[in-house]
Amino acid sequence: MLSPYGLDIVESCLTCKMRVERLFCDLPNAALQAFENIKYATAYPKGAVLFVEGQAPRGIFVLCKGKVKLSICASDGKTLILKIAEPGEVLGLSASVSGKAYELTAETIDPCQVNFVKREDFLRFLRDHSEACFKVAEQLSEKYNAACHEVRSLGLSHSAAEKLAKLLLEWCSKNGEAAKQEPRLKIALTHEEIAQMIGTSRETVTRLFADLKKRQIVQSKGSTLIIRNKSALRHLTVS
Amino acid sequence: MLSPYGLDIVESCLTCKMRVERLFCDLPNAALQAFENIKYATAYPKGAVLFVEGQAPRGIFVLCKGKVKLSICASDGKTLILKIAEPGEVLGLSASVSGKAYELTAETIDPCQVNFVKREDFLRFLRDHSEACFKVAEQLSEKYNAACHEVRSLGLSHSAAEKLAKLLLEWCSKNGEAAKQEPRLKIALTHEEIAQMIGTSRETVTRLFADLKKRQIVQSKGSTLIIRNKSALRHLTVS
DNA sequence: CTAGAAACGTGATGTCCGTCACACAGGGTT
DNA sequence: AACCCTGTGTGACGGACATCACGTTTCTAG
Repeated sequence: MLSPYGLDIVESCLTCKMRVERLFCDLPNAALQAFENIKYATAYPKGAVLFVEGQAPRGIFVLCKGKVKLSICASDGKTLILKIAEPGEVLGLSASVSGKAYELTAETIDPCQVNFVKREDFLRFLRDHSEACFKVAEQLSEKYNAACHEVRSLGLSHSAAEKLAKLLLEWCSKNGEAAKQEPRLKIALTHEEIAQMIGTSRETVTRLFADLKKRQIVQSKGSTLIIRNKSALRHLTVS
Repeated sequence: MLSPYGLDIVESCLTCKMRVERLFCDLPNAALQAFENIKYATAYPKGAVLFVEGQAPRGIFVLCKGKVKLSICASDGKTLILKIAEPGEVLGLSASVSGKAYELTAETIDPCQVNFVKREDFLRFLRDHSEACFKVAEQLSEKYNAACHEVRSLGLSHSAAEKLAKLLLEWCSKNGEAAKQEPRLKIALTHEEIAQMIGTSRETVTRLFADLKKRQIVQSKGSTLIIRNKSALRHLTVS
């Protein structure tokens, strides 16, 4: 079997083992078979662009493996990263449903396996399989929820420090590290990218980290960050 | 027929004349009849709170008449208005679908007519009527789109002036005034509320309006605002 | 192993805007 | 009339942060 970009391709959704843990993929057999017939299993290298904001929707991209950066971009080049999509997420969904342009840009940050489905095929699929249609609604709710969180973080924070603290705590809970005394985080992003996630400048992020380290709130070991004082961090998010 | 709060109540969805122009309401007859059986037609005065962020989802609220302010609120009381919902919009939809808490607060700013449907009834309704399920997906896509716009405005703007200009231009296009040479806007919100829409302070909004007037870009006549120099306004949104 | 690039660290400087403070204007109520 | 109460206009001040500039470290590729 081919393995482009060092990926272990899952050939068929019918035999995919991670299916049950994924919001969209856990469909009844009939629907899954129909999906199997209209999907194109594809692979992308790191740095590939799945779609660009403003493009007319070509279809949906079910992310099977790897991570994808979702961002919006201003005319002057300033970029804001909305989220890093994980396997199981369906990308380009809302644009494909509504028919409006993609509202953001999707770019792989790992080698990725993706199931692509053309918009017309997908819409027909939804009409024929109401369970899938409900899954779509669930996915969209999830996305809307995430967007609301982003709005809250951007709009209601008083300082960049607050936003950074929120981001770090969020990362902790995503990795199941939240409960631990001293959570550890693998920082896969550059200061520049973190800045783009919280809507500030790279220099500010650098300075904020320096400050957190000086105050013994965090400590970095190579590319992992150790949260030494969780409550202090949480305190930053409320003030 | 009763007319609480001075409203002209539309008793039944089956005979509602505005149905066709509304994204969610334009359903096949069977679905509409089923919806009719589970909905509660209700009316609210101005200032009523339909639901509060953080509450467990009780159900959905189909807005038939009036306007509803959708906002999120920080622990310190700072508020951000996400949008003003218009008739035809379904409120509390994503929370009811996903089962997570309402992500924002909905408060009427006019006397409103609302069709309420309990969550369990609504979910059963969606299972039985796949057309409705697709409408829900469309509504959610719409909401997601709006949220992305909000994120863009909050996260990628360089100044409060830019955000205000964007807001004014958006209002123009909503009222079909965008094409006119000198669009007119009925300003129904206070400076305070406008500030909450663009995430700034009331004083800043006052100063920005004063500046726009001094520069002859806008002009106010009572509660209507006349855009005298649309291109200058548009210029503020790009710089 | 070395060159070049990419990422990070840090100072100096300016500015936008939040905050406080108070004055004023209009609309309702008693 | 006198009174509130809400909304608006405006000055003074300071802090957070963007920007520019440049040095240093780490990574990557030839």
